[in-house]
Amino acid sequence: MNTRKAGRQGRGKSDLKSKLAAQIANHIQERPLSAGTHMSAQILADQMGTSRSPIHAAFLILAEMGVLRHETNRGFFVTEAAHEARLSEQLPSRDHLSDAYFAVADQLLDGDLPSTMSEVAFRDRFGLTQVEARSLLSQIQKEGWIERRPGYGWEFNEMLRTPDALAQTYRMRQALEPAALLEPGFSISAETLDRLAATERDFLNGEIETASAEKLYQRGVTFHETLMQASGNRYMLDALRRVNQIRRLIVYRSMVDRKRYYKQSQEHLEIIQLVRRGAMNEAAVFMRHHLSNVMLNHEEIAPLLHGAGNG
Amino acid sequence: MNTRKAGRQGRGKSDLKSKLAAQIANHIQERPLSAGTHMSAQILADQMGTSRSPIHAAFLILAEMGVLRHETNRGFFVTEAAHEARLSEQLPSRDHLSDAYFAVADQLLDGDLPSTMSEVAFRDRFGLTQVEARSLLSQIQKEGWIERRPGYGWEFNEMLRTPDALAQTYRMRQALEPAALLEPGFSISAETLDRLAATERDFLNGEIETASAEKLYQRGVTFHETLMQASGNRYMLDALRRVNQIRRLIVYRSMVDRKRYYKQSQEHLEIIQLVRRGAMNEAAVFMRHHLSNVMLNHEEIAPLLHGAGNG
DNA sequence: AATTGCATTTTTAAAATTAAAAAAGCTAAT
DNA sequence: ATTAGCTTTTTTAATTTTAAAAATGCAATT
Repeated sequence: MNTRKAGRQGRGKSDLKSKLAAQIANHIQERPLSAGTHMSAQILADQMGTSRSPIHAAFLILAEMGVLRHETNRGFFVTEAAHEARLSEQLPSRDHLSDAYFAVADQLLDGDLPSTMSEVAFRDRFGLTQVEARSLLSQIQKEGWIERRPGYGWEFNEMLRTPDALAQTYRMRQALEPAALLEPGFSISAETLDRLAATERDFLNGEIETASAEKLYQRGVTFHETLMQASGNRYMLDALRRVNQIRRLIVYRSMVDRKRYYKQSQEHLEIIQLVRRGAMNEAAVFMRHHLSNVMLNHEEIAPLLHGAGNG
Repeated sequence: MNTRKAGRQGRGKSDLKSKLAAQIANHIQERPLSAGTHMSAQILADQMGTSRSPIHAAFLILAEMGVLRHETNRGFFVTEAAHEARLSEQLPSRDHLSDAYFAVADQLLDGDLPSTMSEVAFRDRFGLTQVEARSLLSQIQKEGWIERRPGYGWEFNEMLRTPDALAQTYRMRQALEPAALLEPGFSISAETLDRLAATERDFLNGEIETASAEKLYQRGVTFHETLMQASGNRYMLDALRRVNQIRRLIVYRSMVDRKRYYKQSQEHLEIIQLVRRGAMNEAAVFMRHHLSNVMLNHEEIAPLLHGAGNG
């Protein structure tokens, strides 16, 4: 008797095949691969670090969408339509669980959630099964903004509740990111620097006005995390990633003025120049300055400051 | 037919009552509460943030151990024996799961583990049930030193595999901890500073030679995390806690020379003095210096350096 | 009036079961 | 010789069931 959950199609699982389908579609458009190109399941599987099964399933999805064409006993081939279609729109973007995830963050930031809740309260409020609730709570716990109470129930900590949460994240980054540039193991390839610079130039040449909010945010994160990764210090990278993950929840709610991104991109380019020259001390100083600028350009933060900066 | 798992006593669960029993016993000895003192279940429950049920269960454990005496319809009372007994030894210290947790870290640091493993491989190697393996892997993932692979299986990242992991943690702390002292919201009570200072003096007056390795490590962590907490910056605190959690796995393996702790304690006292005077800039500079000293006193780290420090 | 002791209800965790997804293997076609 | 297509096996996730632990409620006792 499956009357209860008939709406939820199939089982959820991690849904690797959809992710792979998106990646492959992206791969075809980025290269780009010309129509008629043969797609080898084995090669893709090796590249992605999986087996042929999920790749094959992804091929079927893409064939359904018209991106690939299937020929019996010969495999899958790129179609002419592959480059026209707005693929990203057809592929599932956000699932049930991540909707709930953002809903939790939103309600918490709006002050609509009690500071402690039981698991059943969660399930009821966000329409989740027991397993889904546990998985969501566990993710949030991993990110650090909820904690288990002794006995039953969960409690949101100050991380997202404090009014100057965003300023705190910037001050933490001001401590970490310049230090990362001075790490003894710091090393970055010219190609990586070129790639970063190219992205910034694309933004300056118009994308700032046209790109999605998601993409604008992601570009900043990528720039800073790439430099952090180059430091070779895994702990610093981990800390930055965590803080960016949470910062996203706060920033999304108020991303409006696109003008400030011009200055950001220019400063990013300047940092890239300094790093390329190997002027790491100057790069570190400038990075600190840059983060300070970015912070002060948040209209949420500026009013909180009373003249006394610490840089 | 429960023939299979007869060995595992009862269900595991989080075992709140044992933790509470340990806390209550500790509470009695720390205060100390004199023999005959009545223990109110309700008051303790409120203090601990739980209900009377687990407190009552903890009382029963302590009565069994002779720490408390039960009188019908009157409740539980502290016994004379409460202060003699070496309670901590009688209470369960490490459970099945945390044994496995340390075993994983140990084998990984020894290079005895493959970099990728399936969940069943875990279960087999460490003698875990499916649920236990998932919970353990999830904890390790939370700490950041293992990651899920696409498809099946898990992969250890560089965090614990890199030879200079320990040095990386110190350099991260050198960036964060001085900055924490300069946070605008930094605030710490005189009592807290007194408590920290008292602990350091106890150590200088003999405990360095007598205390357990666990306690020695814990003292350092408490000192640094207390100051970090005083900064009011939740993100910095979170990052420090994470790094300390992992540092523990590395440090435990090589804690031998107790002499270096004398210098550490003296430096801790000096930092406390500076903070008490409100000389935060000096405190920050000295903190950086202190961390550098501590790092260089690790015999694992010194040989890795080739003269070029960055501070 | 407050607190214990006990019964009841609620909440969560574990175990067992079931099913889906991914990996691996094998045969036939190119 | 390599790759596709299919089958089998392995691995993991979801579901269901069961039971333990914690919270709550209330009468009895101090």
